[in-house]
Amino acid sequence: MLPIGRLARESGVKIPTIRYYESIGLLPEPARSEGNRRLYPVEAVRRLKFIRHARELGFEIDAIRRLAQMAQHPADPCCEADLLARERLAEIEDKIAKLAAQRDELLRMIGECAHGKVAECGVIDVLGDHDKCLHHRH
Amino acid sequence: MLPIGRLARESGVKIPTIRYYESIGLLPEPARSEGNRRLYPVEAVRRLKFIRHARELGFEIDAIRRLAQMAQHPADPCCEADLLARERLAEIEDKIAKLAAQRDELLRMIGECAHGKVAECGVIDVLGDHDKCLHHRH
DNA sequence: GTACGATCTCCAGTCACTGGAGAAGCAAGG
DNA sequence: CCTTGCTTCTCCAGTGACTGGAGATCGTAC
Repeated sequence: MLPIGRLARESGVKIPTIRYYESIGLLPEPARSEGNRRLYPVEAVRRLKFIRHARELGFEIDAIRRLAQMAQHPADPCCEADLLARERLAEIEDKIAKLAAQRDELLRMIGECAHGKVAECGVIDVLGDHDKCLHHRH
Repeated sequence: MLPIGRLARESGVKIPTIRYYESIGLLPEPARSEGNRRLYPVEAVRRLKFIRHARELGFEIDAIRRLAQMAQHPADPCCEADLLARERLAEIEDKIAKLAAQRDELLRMIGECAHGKVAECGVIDVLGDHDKCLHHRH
């Protein structure tokens, strides 16, 4: 049984975050020592690493809840895991596209700046007039 | 002088958001009618559009505060606007890179899924074992 | 006069943490 | 036995940028 500090070190998840996960029901409540300290079984490391990894891939807590649930039932069909991953993928593609549009616009703005006074600054100028944008839907 | 609803329509910024901007000092407090309604001068439309545009490009409120400040002083040098835009650009590049790494990883995970049981699912499998990742720093 | 829409203020909720305050447990050294 | 210092405890407030609801009031048209 590990105390919370060791679990944090081994899983790479901070102590307050572990407690937070417990409070929202993503981690089960662990056993307690006589002095009321949390004591985790060794599997908790694996579970927390799983959660951390999913967070690093940008999955929301609710999605992770379901993924973690599935991971505990290896005989079930995995179509939902597939679906969640595809949804996340679509979200990512969308974000990348939006960011790329922002990047292009910023590059153009910076390029149009005379680097002198505000009056001739492309950055301020374009911000003040959306019609000067290439991508009207960013 | 425009009431808040008209300002919202013409600027494309929602009413609660306008009031929020006022509360944080991004918009000056407008005049009031006898019945305590906000009454904006016509320039407020331009200012709000400027803010909206900057938000759409992902600038934080604090950066917008400075950009809007600069826009009102056309004779000042614009190096700070330049700098803010370059910082935002760097942020975007960084985010895109991270998202691209996540996308690649997800694609690989989905590709490795046998689409049957959880036990053979690439998605669940890779989540449970970070060592199976190509990019160890996502 | 009354119905309806626009607006008012205030407050709570979103998401996923993060950090501080103040108290208590615990192991080692003197 | 006592102190020192580390770890952990609970509770609560803050982050960013809004968003939305409750309940009251204003303004106008019929």
